[in-house]
Amino acid sequence: MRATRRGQGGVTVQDVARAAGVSAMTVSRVVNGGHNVRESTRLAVAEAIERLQYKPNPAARSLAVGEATQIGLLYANPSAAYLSQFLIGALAAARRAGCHLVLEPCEGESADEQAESTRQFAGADVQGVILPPPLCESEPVRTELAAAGIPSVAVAMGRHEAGTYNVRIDDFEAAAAMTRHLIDLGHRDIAFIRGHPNQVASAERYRGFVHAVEAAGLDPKAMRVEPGYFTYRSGLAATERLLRQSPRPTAIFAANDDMAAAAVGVAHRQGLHIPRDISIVGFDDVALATNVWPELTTVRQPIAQMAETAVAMLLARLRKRGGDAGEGEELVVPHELIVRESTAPPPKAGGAR
Amino acid sequence: MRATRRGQGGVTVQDVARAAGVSAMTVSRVVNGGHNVRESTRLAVAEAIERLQYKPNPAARSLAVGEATQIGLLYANPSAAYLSQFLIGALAAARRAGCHLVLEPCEGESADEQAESTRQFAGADVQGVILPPPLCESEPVRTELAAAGIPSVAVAMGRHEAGTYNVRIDDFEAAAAMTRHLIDLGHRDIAFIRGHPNQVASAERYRGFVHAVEAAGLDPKAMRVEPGYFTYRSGLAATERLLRQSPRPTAIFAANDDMAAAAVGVAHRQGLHIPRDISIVGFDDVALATNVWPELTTVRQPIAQMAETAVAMLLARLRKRGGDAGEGEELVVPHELIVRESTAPPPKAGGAR
DNA sequence: GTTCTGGATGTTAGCGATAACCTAGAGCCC
DNA sequence: GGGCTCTAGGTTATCGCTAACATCCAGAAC
Repeated sequence: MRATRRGQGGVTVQDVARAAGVSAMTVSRVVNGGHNVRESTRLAVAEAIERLQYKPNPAARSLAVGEATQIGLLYANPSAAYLSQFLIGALAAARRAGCHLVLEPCEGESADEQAESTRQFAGADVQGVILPPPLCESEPVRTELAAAGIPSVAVAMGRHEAGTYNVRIDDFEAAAAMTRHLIDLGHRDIAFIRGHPNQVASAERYRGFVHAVEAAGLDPKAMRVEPGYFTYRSGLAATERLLRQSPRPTAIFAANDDMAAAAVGVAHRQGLHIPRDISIVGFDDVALATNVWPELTTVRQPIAQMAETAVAMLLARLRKRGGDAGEGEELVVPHELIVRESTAPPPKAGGAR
Repeated sequence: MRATRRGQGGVTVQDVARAAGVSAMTVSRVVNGGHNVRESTRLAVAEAIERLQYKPNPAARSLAVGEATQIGLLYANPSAAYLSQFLIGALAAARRAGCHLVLEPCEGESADEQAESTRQFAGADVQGVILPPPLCESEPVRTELAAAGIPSVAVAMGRHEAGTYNVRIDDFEAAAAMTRHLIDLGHRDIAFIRGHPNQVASAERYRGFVHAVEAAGLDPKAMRVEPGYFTYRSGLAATERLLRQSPRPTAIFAANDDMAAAAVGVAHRQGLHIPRDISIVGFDDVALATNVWPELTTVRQPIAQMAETAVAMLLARLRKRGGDAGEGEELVVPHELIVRESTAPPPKAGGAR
């Protein structure tokens, strides 16, 4: 641990090599998957690493391999809760790989603005991009990325498309499970508030809802469906329309938590008790879901884990080839139904007349 | 742009040096502040950099300088909106400096859990830590950090303490400004919902409120004050207590947006129109503030910028010395009063009787 | 026995940037 | 004019790690 110009006397491969009686190269091999290393040697090295508390220096590694060092993340106002979870996961994966995350906000809705934000990446030198929703389905973004030859991996793009890389949950199945939960509680009149019409996930969630309704022997046409845009405001409007009607539905299934939170607000304002008078459920399990009273029954997406997986997938893809599209790849991660306090059996028949 | 083993044919200092007819060292000097470089040379190099679109390789830089490569961020559930903003800023600064951000959640409230989370950092090799609220005021965290000899910079720690490093806004002045806004609108009966009693910022905001009230010639004792904990739930309870009373206040100043949002919910439920019947204001300007109807008048903290500044301050501190405490440093960044739709003049006298 | 094969290791040479040191002049003093 | 200081700039030697190639040796193949 000689005093070089650098302050911290970190443990290096050399130190480990000496301690284990092998060469630095062998240590390096053990650290990275380690092919062509005899078992006994591997153990000796592993022991030395453990004893010396060796941690590879990521800067040196990425310098040596000359690999991707910056990967982009183009975000456009998913809810803050979603973004922070997403960042936590993405960061963990990026750090492990020794590469930096370059964030780029993409405020505008217009194609021009989206293309412009995307172009930023071509200038900064990011070697790949991950796209959380809703940008993963934006045509301008994808076109621009393709034009610049920057590979990307989408997260939560509703449905698989050939040649694309995607990490998602099974929106269809999750929505169906939620619907079954309501039906099992006894609800027969369930209203559905849809998500943004441009996002495939919206359609998938609706499909799942319809499927579960039919599977229970009910008529999907009898269920009221309101349009929505995944925003609090749109949830407000949709719920107002729903609760104006009589008889009112005994349950509302909003395609995301923001709209569900809005539904809770409107119901409260109309003097309804949740879940006694009406059940309300959401989708996503963002923090908002527990910041509302009562806490929402919802579907949890493992957002951080999905982001982590997406980064890993992107890096693997970059490692493999120079950037040609490859064949695409899709990974479906498990979701979870979270039952909280916003659901209960419907009021006794006739209660809402 | 020879084909080395690395795929990307990046521009290096050497390329720039050749193009400008100088040595690599000179280019490096120009890039980093550049002392001892003649003006004409500097310009030539700058021109070459621009022309070749040179971007220094952060990995190589941090390897060469042997500086901090990992800085920690210990977070404990500030609102998701706060965290995501914070991360955006911190990430930008970290990337510029070529160092990685290591996130560590600190869930527990107990001293043990907090100390344990902090200890994680000693193991991973982070060279410094930044502490967003509320952890910046946690005694166990600070003790543990000191024991491990890891320098830290706090963000939004309410008040300066000798020997500590801190980036914050002027909570006192901001709260006073908000209070003046309400008084200027004509409010004379303003209720205040306090923040978490353990955080200095809560006290500062309250002090600011009292100060402005007195400055306007009103009696602070006449203003109702409710305890709160910065949570949505505590805001709910506080507002219910306030609105049960008669006459009810014409305005409610909640010490953060989460509680203000709760206040809006309760007021709505009681059939009050905001801002016609009652004005409600918050503090922080997190996304929640615009996810509620009407959008909240609040105080904006430049969260991302504060995080960025904190990281820069930490790095400067690490660069300077090995880690001894130094003398502490404090930076107060400007806040901004954001007037939206949740404030208006009070109802005509007697309206609330 | 000789050649070949292939797995396990060591050696060398960078990756891109900068710290530390060195050099050549310019300006200045006595 | 010799010695000195100061400045602008170049040289060299790493930082820690890993590709690429070289080496060595056991066993297989002939």
